Amino acid sequence: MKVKITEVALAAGVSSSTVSKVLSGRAGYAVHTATAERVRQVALDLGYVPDVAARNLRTGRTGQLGVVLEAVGSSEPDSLLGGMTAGSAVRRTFDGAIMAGLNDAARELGVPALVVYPGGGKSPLSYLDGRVDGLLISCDPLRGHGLLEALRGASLPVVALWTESVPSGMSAVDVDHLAGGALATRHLLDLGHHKVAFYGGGEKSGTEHFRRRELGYRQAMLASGVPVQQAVHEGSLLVDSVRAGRVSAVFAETDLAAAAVFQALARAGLSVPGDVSLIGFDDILGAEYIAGGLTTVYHPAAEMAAEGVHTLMRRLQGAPVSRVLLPPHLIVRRSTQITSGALAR
Amino acid sequence: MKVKITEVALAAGVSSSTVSKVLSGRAGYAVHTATAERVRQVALDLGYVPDVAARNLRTGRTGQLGVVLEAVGSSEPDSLLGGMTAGSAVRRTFDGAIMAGLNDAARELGVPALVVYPGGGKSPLSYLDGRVDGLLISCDPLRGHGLLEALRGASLPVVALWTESVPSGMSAVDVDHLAGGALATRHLLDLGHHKVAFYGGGEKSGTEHFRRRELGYRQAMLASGVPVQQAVHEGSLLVDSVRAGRVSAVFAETDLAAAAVFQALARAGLSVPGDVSLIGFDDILGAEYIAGGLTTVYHPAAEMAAEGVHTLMRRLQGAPVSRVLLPPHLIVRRSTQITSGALAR
DNA sequence: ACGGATTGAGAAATCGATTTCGTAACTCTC
DNA sequence: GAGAGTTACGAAATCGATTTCTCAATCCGT
Repeated sequence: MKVKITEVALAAGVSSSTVSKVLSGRAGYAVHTATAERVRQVALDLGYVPDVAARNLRTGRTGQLGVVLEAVGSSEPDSLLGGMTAGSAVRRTFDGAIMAGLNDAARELGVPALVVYPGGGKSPLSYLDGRVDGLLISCDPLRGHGLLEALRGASLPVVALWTESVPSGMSAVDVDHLAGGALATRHLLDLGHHKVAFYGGGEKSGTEHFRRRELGYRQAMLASGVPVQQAVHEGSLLVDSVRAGRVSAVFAETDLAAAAVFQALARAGLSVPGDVSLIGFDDILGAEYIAGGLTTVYHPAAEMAAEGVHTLMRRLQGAPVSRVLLPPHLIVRRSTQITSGALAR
Repeated sequence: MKVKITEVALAAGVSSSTVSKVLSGRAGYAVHTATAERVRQVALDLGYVPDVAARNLRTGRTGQLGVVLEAVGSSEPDSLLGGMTAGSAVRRTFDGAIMAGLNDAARELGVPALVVYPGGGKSPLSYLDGRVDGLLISCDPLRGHGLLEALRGASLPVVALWTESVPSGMSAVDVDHLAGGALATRHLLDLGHHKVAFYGGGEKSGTEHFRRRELGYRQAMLASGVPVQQAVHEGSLLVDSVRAGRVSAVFAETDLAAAAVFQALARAGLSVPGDVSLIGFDDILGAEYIAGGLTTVYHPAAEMAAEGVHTLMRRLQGAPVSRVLLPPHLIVRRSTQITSGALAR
């Protein structure tokens, strides 16, 4: 049934060493071109596929990647409609993207991925140890930091997603939230808005990501010489500001926050984008239905996962530890428009 | 760094064969109790963990499961709000559950899972071949049948989810949609409803599952001696029937279908459950927000995945091919109530 | 107490590829 | 054309556990 290397060798009239040298494709071996060609042909004819286990044993490499995924489709029942706790709803959306990006990249490279969720007593490492060449961690920066710490001493190359600041020795891939924040803000400024507010920074906003989004807002405002406003996280306050003419555009921390803003505005009889331009962040599933089509910053989660795989593969081939920030981009829908002041001008 | 079996043997004053015999735990070897105890202790002290690759090579078993997942978080953008094409929105919800159930079971058993999405030119088998002991397939019965066919000749044990009718030689795990349909219908009958309609069976409903749900409805109706009604798939028709007093309760094929029914009824000024009792199927995320709290049949997707893993493991230990149907159960919320006729009685 | 059965444990073969090392044969160079 | 340097290839060691085979020691019934 299964063809082994010795059978190929026999059929090609060479030794198994030679077959291995030819098929491994590694440079540095001296093999006659004609011989190599013959071996390749015979291997093809016989349908030879190297035995994974034997190769693993000898080389110490498995050709498999480990993926630790946190907070995916867990049993927490908070829905998109009800309790809009940003975290899990957004992440639930993203986790599908993560899996998709991961898989595309892995398939393209021909590297199967062992996917594991953390939890339970034992470390994910104990399941994965010896079975994978490297680890990709996708977990919430808030909750998952313990996991990263636990992996600090790992002898395996590790790439962490969703975070810019990882323990030393690990690579990291994240979306450039700072650039995204600036992007969103500049979009509003470019539309002629000078009175741009940042909505977010609530009590729970301990997240690195959101803080960097806000920082991007500040930097963009400063760069344009426009006065930075204090962040708001209260619908009524925002409504007051709009009514008082202090705010004509809002950059909301997340699309869900934008949905909340829209609700507050709508209840107060204010229209988007007529009275206020509104931009979000993430481009979650359903964003086109928020505020009649929410302009937002696309969060490249799938691309992040794919980049994570590539970073890990590069690392396995000897590249040094690295940090990658992926650029988000603008998705313009109907919740932002040129300021009426600019039109009048 | 890594301890090998020979070092354990040396430390325990026995040969590596003995260590292997003790640690493998397999019966049939004659080892003195005292010796065994000593070996175990030494192995523990030294932190010995058998090398996976070496074991694989010798035994031909990998201790890994392959999982083929279809249609998870793909790039199709249809949302819960907009185009309510039952299939993907529901499945997207379920895929999280599948992954969760899968992982829980796999971790519990200590068997890592290689997760692969189909697609791309090559068969999933080519990535998984030689890397896994068995295959779990979770794919849409509509689209995925080609996949199952392709796996027909596989030398690996295969377990298919989401389907009752698989190619011979494969095990299958599915939810008992027939029982679920009967359960939903009986719930309505028990509440005193005699005029129960089935909503569904639209043009696209070529799905085995939905047909079995309807069959469950018919059987339950017949068993109660109540006249079976023609399935409706048109909101206006249903509204007419309700107004004409021909329908007092509706069993909708899916929760999303129930949402559509609710909308149609609401537009027509009919209330749920005041005028009509409504029950769905699936208990999708957000079901508690449909129709003010949708009574529905819980679809045990996570349990199905877990059962799939167990079935596969049993198969690997020599159990024969099997078919398992998981019982769904009722989740009573506020969209069904005792019929007003019964109250008057 | 003797031959046959049973128990306990080690020596060695085995899984199938990779890689080192050795050695012909061949190519240059002066 | 002799010595140095390459090139091409095979023999054999190796990775680390499992499993078979072998052998000695012990047990048992008569």
